[in-house]
Amino acid sequence: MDSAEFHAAVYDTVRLIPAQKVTSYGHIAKLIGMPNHSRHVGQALKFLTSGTTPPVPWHRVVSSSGAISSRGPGTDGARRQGEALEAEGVEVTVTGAGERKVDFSVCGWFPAPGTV
DNA sequence: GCCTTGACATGCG
DNA sequence: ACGCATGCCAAGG
Repeated sequence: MDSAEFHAAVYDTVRLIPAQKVTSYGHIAKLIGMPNHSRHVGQALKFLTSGTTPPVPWHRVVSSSGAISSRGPGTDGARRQGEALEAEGVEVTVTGAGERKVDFSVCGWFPAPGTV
């Protein structure tokens, strides 16, 4: 698979995420046929914020633990993501430190690879 | 062409 | 349950 194809696959998979559902980088990687490329999934996602048409629900993608990645303390990206998820009705668990996490047992979206 | 970086995952202590 | 260490692979310098 080419790098461009990889990006396209990530975009397409993220777009397939239904509303009020969240998935993890690892699962995205599995869905596109690359279980070990979890990191590059996010790497592609950061590109989505640059103005993608149609808009991709990248905020529905979190780490395997259900925690939202930092992406830089200076940026409010993580906070925005948490807010966006809450706005969609996703159960966001806010820890004492203000870190937002999602409950996979409630809003987890994990389709089997190949059925997508 | 080599080295560093990275929105991660998994295993072990 | 939490923190640290290792593995993975591609993109950018």
